[in-house]
Amino acid sequence: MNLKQLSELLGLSQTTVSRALNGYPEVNETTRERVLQAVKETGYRPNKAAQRLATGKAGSIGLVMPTAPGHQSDVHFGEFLAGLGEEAVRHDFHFVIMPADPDDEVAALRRLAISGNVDALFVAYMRGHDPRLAMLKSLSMPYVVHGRSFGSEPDYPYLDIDNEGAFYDATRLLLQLGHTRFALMNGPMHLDFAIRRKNGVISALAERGLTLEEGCMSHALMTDEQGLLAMEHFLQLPERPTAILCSSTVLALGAIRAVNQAGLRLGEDISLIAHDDVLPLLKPESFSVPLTTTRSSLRAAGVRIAQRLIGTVKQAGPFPDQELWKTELIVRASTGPVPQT
Amino acid sequence: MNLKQLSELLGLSQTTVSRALNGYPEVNETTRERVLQAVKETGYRPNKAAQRLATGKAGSIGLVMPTAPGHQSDVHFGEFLAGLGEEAVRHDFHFVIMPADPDDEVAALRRLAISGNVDALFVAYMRGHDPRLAMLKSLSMPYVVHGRSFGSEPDYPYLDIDNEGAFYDATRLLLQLGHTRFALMNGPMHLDFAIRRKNGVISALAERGLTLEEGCMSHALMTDEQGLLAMEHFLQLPERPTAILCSSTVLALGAIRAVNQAGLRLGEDISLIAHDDVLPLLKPESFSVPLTTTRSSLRAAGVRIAQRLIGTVKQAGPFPDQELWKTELIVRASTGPVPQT
DNA sequence: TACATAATTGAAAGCGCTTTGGATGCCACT
DNA sequence: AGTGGCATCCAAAGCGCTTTCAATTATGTA
Repeated sequence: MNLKQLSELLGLSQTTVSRALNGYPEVNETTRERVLQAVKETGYRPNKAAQRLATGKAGSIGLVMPTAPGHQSDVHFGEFLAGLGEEAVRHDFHFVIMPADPDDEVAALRRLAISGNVDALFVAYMRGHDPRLAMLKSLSMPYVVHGRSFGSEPDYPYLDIDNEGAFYDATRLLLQLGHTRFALMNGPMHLDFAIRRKNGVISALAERGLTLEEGCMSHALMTDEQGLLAMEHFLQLPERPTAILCSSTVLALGAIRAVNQAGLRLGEDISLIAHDDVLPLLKPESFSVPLTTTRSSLRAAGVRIAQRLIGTVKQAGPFPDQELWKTELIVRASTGPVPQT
Repeated sequence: MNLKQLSELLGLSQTTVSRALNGYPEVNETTRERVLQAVKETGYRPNKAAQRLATGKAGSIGLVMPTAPGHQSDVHFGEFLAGLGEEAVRHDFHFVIMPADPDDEVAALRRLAISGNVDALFVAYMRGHDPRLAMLKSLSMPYVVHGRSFGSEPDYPYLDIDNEGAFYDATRLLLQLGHTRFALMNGPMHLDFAIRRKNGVISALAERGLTLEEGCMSHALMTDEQGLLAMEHFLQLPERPTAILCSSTVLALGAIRAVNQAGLRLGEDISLIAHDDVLPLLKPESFSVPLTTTRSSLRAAGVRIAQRLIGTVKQAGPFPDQELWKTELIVRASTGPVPQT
């Protein structure tokens, strides 16, 4: 069933039916109701591809999903997507997801943009000096970046959390508790948030004249396995750190297993603060020793970005171009005063 | 840059350029190369919406993502998506994801199908007597179901794992170890896999004249929190079960925390077998007590379903309509002989 | 040389929708 | 009666592509 058939069935022109459906004023109310009634009976739905071709809009936001054989799927991605979806469903928007090899993200993003399949773009997994920014700017299509790109002029629309502030505050807390030997379990080095978190730690330490040794820093995929490995490494250092900063509760999961296996007590022998993306899977308060965390909901960020993106496409009011969310520092049991030795 | 402009630039007709791009034989090789060269220089990409309108195909597979405020995102969904993506990227396919309230899945699926935006559908989260099946059959669009629908005639294309067999085998193993008091931590009751797994357990127990009490069964979202709660409940039962079957390693995570908190030893005081979807986040071998599991890779299932879907759209050879994958039973340390009391 | 055949190319229709630029009829008002 | 304004409606163009059908040129054959 298409517009033509529907209009013939009603004895009207396609024009009128189209107008009736899209809420234009110049159509008689009785006619409009007849049309609506017929739609209900026939189950007619406009063809989105045709609509898009005619209008240039189709109610969709595009994103690139990094994937490859051997490429680990990322819980954070799924959680963020849930947030985007939660908002999108309210506006009858959908997503076009282009899977792409992580090495091919720039090209994939361009393909997606000029495919004419999407109205707006969402970009994540930002890196330092991210090459996608220049491309996006040249595109004349709305987009919002999740995160920022360290080293690039911040003149693009983004939503980010204050990663540096979060880890600065967390480090300060541990310093106040008397800790002096720190370690940082971070995400992959090239990612923007990892850079900023590291800076946060370093600058808090610097205020006390402390530094973060190279051996006390790990950059790795944020899986529990990597958490285990990194922590095992830290624990066998001659000057074993007593304070651990951790970029994800997923890493913390493995880290804590290593702590337990070493017969150490979390919150006493060793203190740990993790960043909590509020993954439903891993609640810091339900760890066996509840985790002290810096918290910011990834899902909430997804909702907000979807709002901005959809709002821009629908031309509904202006939106702030740049948002920086503060994180909360929530103290639980995994942090305690430095152990006396 | 569109076809018209490109063809004018080349001094050719749109027809010829289109043919050159789509690999038709009736175009001079020199011309083809000129066209390809121009494409490279101009960065021209065909508009997908127009292509879809003209051909009816656009290289996309559609799926519905259940989401709502308060609806927990599901790690399993993300992992599966990674599998789909891994295959899709090889064929330059993309996804159209329609977010929908979980109560609105049938309607959302229909909207997606007749939107003209997708070539094929993927359907998951199957329930017993799933109402989507009838709709799909009436649709004349290729689709593959992940899982099955208990109680419906299995005459639709699906890929499923042998849930019943997996839990039957797991239960048998525990029976052989001498266990007689069982409990099952399952996924939501209405979901097909939960029904079948329960049946597997029950039929293995029945062979020994045993039954599964109502109180020894939990149906809940597969989060670690629910795992904790369910296990706490089991542990305070007057006749405490010694053998636990668990529908997911995520549930197991919480369950094991409860076991530890109760001061019990996994694999000695209490045996546990979990189903392992091979989530990169949770490796059963790296639990503090490595987990005995029934294993089947969710991601591999995603890859395979994408193969079938894309293959069907591209009319590349026939594919089996129904596939039932066996699971592996992998014995690790979380199972042991029934404790002597 | 003449003609059939193959190799290339192009004009134009069509996919299903939106939207511009009229039509048409009706009423009020001078 | 004549004019303008308003409320409705429609024909047709256009979005960017594919594909049918036809035209043109090159090649081979008798």
